[in-house]
Amino acid sequence: MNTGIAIAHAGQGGGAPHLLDEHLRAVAALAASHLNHDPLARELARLAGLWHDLGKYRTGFQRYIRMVAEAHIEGRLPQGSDKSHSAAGALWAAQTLKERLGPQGLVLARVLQYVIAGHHAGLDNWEGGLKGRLAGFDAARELAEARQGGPAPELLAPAVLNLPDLKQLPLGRNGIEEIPGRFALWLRMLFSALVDADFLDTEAFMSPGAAQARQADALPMSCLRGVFDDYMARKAEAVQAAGQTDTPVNRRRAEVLAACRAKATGAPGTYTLTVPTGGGKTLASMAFALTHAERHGKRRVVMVIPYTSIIEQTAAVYREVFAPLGDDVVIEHHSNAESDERDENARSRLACENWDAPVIVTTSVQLFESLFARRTSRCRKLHNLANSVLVLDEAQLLPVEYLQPVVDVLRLLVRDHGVTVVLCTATQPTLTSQPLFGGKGLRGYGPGEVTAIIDDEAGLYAALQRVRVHLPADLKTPQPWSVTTEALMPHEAVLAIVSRRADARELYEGLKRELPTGARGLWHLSALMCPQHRSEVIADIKAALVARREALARGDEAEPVRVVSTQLVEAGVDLDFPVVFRALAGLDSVAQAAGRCNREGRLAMGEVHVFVPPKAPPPGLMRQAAQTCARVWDGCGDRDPLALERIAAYFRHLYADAELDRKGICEALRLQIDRQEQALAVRFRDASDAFRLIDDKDAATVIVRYHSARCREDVNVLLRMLERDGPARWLMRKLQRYGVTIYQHDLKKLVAGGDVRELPQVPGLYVQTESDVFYDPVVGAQVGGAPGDPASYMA
DNA sequence: AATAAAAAAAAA
Repeated sequence: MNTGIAIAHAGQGGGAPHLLDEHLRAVAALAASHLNHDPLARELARLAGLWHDLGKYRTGFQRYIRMVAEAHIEGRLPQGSDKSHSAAGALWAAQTLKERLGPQGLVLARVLQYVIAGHHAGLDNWEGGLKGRLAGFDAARELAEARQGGPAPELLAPAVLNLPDLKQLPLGRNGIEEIPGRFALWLRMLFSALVDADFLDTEAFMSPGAAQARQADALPMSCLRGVFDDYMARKAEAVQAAGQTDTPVNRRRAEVLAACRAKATGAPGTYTLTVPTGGGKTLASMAFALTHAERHGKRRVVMVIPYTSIIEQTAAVYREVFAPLGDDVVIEHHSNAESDERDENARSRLACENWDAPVIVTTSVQLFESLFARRTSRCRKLHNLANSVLVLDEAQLLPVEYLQPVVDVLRLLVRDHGVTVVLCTATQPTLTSQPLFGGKGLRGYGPGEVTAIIDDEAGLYAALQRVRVHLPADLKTPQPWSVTTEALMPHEAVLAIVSRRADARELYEGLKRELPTGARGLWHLSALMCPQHRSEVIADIKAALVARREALARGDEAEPVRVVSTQLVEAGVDLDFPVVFRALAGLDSVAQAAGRCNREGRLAMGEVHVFVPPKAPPPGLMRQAAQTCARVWDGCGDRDPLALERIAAYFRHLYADAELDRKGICEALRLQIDRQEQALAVRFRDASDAFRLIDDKDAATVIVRYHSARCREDVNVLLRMLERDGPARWLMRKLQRYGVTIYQHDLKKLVAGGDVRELPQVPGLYVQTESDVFYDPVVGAQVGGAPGDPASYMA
């Protein structure tokens, strides 16, 4: 029995409490408004909002919430309090809808049950999860208690049950080819609408400052497009003033831009933008997105980019473009984003929570892990994806082992949620349906489902061709390092990219031996060097390339620039060498490597040499990619190994051979209709747990003691702060600059050898001990045998 | 018996 009116949240500092009736009404209205484009989902969201916190009317919960408010006085949480409150609403939904709509009502209630029961703990499996949990409650008692708490009658029984026909429920085929995760995505959107509304209404009560900061005048897309066009016009004028309009590259860039604007008026759907490196993709894709959004009433543009290093460059470009409209137009959402540490209510920080901004720039990990997530915090942004333009940059990096669920979800966003998808890359993956015997192969895009933005891709590639690729006569027989070293030596400006960190080390040492003692102009790059170290070396290399070019232009003697690297330079690092060597790898990797060659088009043709290193790439996808590439090149003769049709063939073969849903995500998300229980069974928890784009179960991070004149901060000082004050977020982010990822088996040896120890303050995080043998100032962390140890050269 | 690089990390 309650004394007084039920509350949703206690008042702050003696202020008035948040009334539960009001919270439910507000969440219902807000959740419904999030799904205006989907009438059935909108009305279910309204009901979910009204009922999600019914359990809070129970006496036990009201006692709990009031005692928590006083807990800081008592210094402990009260005994016998009951804070679980998400079941009552789910039980109420089933009872009420069944009473009012019959069996159809129960089916609709099943949808609400996932959403309401999960609004705190996250979406769960039906079998072995939600089903059992709901059955474990005494429904009659639970609901009686909630009614006693005095909810306003219209909350329990809304006068208008404006529910469209059950046929609207996306259960199965519904006239289009079946995609198993269709219902799951639709339901997740509903979940997103509810939890975001719940978060927002609670925030409005708890921290009005934050709610205030969220309010921003919605900028119409026409306004963004206008500012963008002005920027592009100024840029074109500058090119003209410099008298460079008629260079082949600038002419082609202008054509790409024009094609993007022209095709943007086409119907919403899936588009590909296939443009070689240097074709002006970053701005052209934005031109497409804005023009399309304005034309078709899309609400926002979401740019998805695989690596944070590329994001920072891209976001900086967009920031400059939209600067006349203020700082809040472009929101960068990723782990490295510089959010203002002091301002809890910074709009940029708040917008990251639910992607409520006109232009979002984010990582593919953020996007895809959110699309398969079960947690409230991760899902709340999803409803804001509906009716947006989603641009996926570097589309060739879509994760092969999750390709099937990823392609499914992209197609569903387009079909059911008003999204237009643009796949951008220089090496377009073949995502059309390739069903093979035995059910293998990709269930992908059908004929006519995808529109190419560039009409004459082959012509564009021919016009922008800047390299000649040389294949070895024999792609099957590995060559010893001495052969590669010998081929590299005559080149004074050369980049060699290998597939293994140990290879980078070995080739570097080999070149060093060939060169005179103390010779300058040789660098090593791999992820065994910490990010700070890598940044400094890359900066040095860029400076050396500039110095060399200037010296040659003057006719002076120039320092050589030789770099041995792993594939870390292939994405987002804009080095430019006249000659590039690449160890046999996936065709897309080789194409990326070729993108580092004659990048600025200073030479008539750059030279790219593919070689077969002594050791095959590690087993798994990398090896499969290299083998597939060799197969596609077999009999290639003197035709271009990177021609468009070869890229298409490569992806066709790769996807035909690879496991495209290694974790069984599609099956977990497939709707199983249990007619007896009238249940809609989906395994949300399993899918979410299995969807991990970055697998780090065998990896550990070691903070190394890297020092240089250019380090802004001293690792030792940071580590002392960590040991004294524990892992603050800002501190961990700074330390990330000095982290190296190594494998567990190496870690064990290093710990045993006393080179590395675990930090008691952060279990699972390791630091280099004061001994400095572990980290070499040139090649970084020493793992897998000492340098020059003959054992590391053996099979 | 070996393994590139990549990202993220708090809820109402």
